[in-house]
Amino acid sequence: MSNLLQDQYDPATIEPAVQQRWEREQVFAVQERPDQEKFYCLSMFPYPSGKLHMGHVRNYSLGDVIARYQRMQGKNVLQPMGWDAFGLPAENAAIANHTAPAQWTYQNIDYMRKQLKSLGFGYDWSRELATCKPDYYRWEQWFFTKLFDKGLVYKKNATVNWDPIDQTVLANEQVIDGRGWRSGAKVEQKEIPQWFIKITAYAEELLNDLDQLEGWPEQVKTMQRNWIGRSEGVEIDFSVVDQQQPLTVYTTRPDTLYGVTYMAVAAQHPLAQQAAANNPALAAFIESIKGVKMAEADLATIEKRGMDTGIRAIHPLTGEQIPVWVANFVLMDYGSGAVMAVPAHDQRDWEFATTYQLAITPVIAPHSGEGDISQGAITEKGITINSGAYTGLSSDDAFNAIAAALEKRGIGRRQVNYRLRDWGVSRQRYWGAPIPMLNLADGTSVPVPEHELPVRLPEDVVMTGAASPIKADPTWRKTSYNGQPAERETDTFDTFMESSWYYARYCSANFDDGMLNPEQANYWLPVDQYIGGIEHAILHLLYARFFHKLLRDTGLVASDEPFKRLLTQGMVLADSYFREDANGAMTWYSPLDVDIQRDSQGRIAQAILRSDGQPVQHGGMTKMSKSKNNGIDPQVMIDKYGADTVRLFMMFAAPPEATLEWSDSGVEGAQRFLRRVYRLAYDFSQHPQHTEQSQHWSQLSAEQADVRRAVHRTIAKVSDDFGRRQQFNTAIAAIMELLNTLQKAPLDSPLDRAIMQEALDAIVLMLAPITPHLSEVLWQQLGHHNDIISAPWPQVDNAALVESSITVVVQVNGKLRGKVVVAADADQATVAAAAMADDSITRHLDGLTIRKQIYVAGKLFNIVAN
RNA sequence: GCCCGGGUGGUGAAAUAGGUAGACACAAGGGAUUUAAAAUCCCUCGACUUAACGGUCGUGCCGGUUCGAGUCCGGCCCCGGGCACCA
Repeated sequence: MSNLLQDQYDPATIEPAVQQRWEREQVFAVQERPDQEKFYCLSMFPYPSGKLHMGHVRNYSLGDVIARYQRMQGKNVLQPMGWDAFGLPAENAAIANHTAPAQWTYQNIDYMRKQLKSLGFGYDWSRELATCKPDYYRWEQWFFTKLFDKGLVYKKNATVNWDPIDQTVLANEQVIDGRGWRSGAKVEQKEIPQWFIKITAYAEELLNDLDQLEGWPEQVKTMQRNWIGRSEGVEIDFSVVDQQQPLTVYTTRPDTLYGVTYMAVAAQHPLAQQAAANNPALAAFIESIKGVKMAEADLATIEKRGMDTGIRAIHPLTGEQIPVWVANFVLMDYGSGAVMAVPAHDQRDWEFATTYQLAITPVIAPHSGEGDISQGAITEKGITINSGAYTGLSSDDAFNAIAAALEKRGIGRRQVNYRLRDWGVSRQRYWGAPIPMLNLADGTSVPVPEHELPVRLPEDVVMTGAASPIKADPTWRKTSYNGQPAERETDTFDTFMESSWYYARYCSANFDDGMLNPEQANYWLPVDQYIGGIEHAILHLLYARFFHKLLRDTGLVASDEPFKRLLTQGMVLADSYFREDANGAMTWYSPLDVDIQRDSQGRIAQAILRSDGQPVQHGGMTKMSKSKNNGIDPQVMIDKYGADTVRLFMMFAAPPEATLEWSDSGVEGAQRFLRRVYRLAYDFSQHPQHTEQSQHWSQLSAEQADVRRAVHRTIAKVSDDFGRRQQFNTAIAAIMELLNTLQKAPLDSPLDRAIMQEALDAIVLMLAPITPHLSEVLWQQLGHHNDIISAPWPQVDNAALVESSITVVVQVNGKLRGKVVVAADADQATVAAAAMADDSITRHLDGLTIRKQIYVAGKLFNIVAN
């Protein structure tokens, strides 16, 4: 490898040569080794959208750094890669390009695999998987039929966005301002039968097991807790005038029961439908609120509208009649499709009541005594008022008393409820795994028998834009079951299904006899480190945790949780530039095509489009996106600077969790640093001379000891940053600082050279996870004959850290007034004496009386005086 | 709207457990080297003030706790992520 080295750092010759050797020797292919500690490092697999974007490069650089660091810790490291290959964009591309989604997907995978290899990521490619391949999704189909057998799968009607022109179901992102993105048609809500998996049966465990996840960010656990949303309340039956069936609602505030002044039901609720049957105005109103998109955000922000159904419910305690309204903010899919309204103590109910002049009856006097019922609801707890026999109780006592009374009469039940809803897995799309169910003539459904799996998705299709090809094909669905004609389910799975178990499949990716090989799965699982975007904090991570528990209860894995430690990385942003024409239309220009001039303050003074020499406007730093044309193609950067520089910049520019701003000059700076490392190591190695052995470390001069202390302090700092803190930007800063020190260090004596050799070895080793290609060749150049990928991480020599004197900061009344240098083991009296001998300290104490002295050992001395 | 984050120089950031605010970089300005350029090296670089030493202010805004607050507490403003069919 050393023969690759020239006078100048040249990544274009180094990187392909090193990568070819890794590939030839299969250095990242791993097997189970029961005698060695394992480490499973996983980055979220990409959707094969065409080419890598910077978010991928960041994600996979982080993963690769952690994997390589752990390998240097002596662990058996598995780092696999694959493709989340089903999804909507393939269908859109297929319609646009008149190709089949499969072909488009496979082409993208081939290109992106090449890109990942050129970035030098150490993946075990023998485990590569693509979720659109039958040998992957067949096991998902198999697993689904097992869940069906266990009673964890059921079918029910659920609402979808329906485009009446394209005659197709739309994803939420395809509905823009209530209209279909392609047709522009007003989107309708439509109820269709769909398959659900009972994630709610695991709600309690999913909530409780969050406490086990010590390696997860608190923020993500909090989001999941809130999402699951455990609450304790009471389910109450309200009888309805002239009806047999009671109207059942759930409330967390039975203490406010006396404040119920109306009920609200969903448009699809049987009571609403019944009332509308002979009330044309109500029927028209119900029709008018059906167009609402089903996203929660829309639901929360729409104008609250409603209409009296004329139906009356009976208050279970007062016996009074209460109007039943139909309201657009109540959804049939959630709970019972009905709510009791307490406008005095719930803000949404208050707003609705105010709009429609419904009664507002306060029944709680808040503890704080604050709140004006004419201005808004009082949601705080307190003491009950206007509550009949329950008046004068605290909210908690009233909760218990009222719940007990309702239970005694058989019209109420205490209940633990979850906000979490069952997982609807049906999608009316083509490019997904077919749901392995058969619909029989009698209207029932049965799973496809095991020996008929997989149900294959035909790949050779033409996309027209309307219906899914397997729905459009009259023959695909035709089959038989026990000699009777049957029809296949033409819906496909939610793509979250595939991404919920891929981490486990990697452990035995080529296993043909089952979903997982439990022996292999249990060696590698759980994943020790998972890395991916914060945008997956709830859905993907919750579904994967759920699936892991399902796998466990099927006997396939032994652990409770799939991911021990989680790192959520931030987005990648870049500058954006645009021009606005007379009509207000915006044209966005790539930052690569724009030249920047800065003023003396360093701010962007002018931005010029290179092609025409005319100015463009700066649109600020925004998320890299197609719409703003500010995506920086990683390939261009790799070709220009090399993978090591791109990886280094990615790790240096920001801490992992924060957003990262792309900066061309920052990349240049990263490359400049690598050139300096190269220069120092290369020059040093070009002049081999006698180098003193390490047994002479005790004979260093003060200056030599300072250099060596800097080396070992850096090793300590970088080790902590890599292992515990996962804060790579500060690790790199520490290495840069050390390099600055080394560039000034003398090389006159053999001992100087020994210090330098040790220092350069350490720098090259510490950089190895980040810049593996450069580190590999420099390692050889520095005289080592083993591979750096498996070399041990450098160790701190505690003896080198010992220091004879320290600097203590001296404050007067909390303000920095001086510094004193004292012996490392000095006590407070010594520090105080040194401080009092300092002119600038005594000057600030002049005329004051010392009241207090605070000493933070070895760091700070504060004199309080007035 | 609800849940979760974030806001520090011209810029990206650092300050890990309440203890020196701005490490390390980028940009900018000045200088060295060079026929010239690139590359490289050296110096300056929060604001105000001072001849200088120094002083005062300064971590989105307002208030609090503390000997001491970027860090803790209360209230607000702005930006980002998620909200169940984008992945």
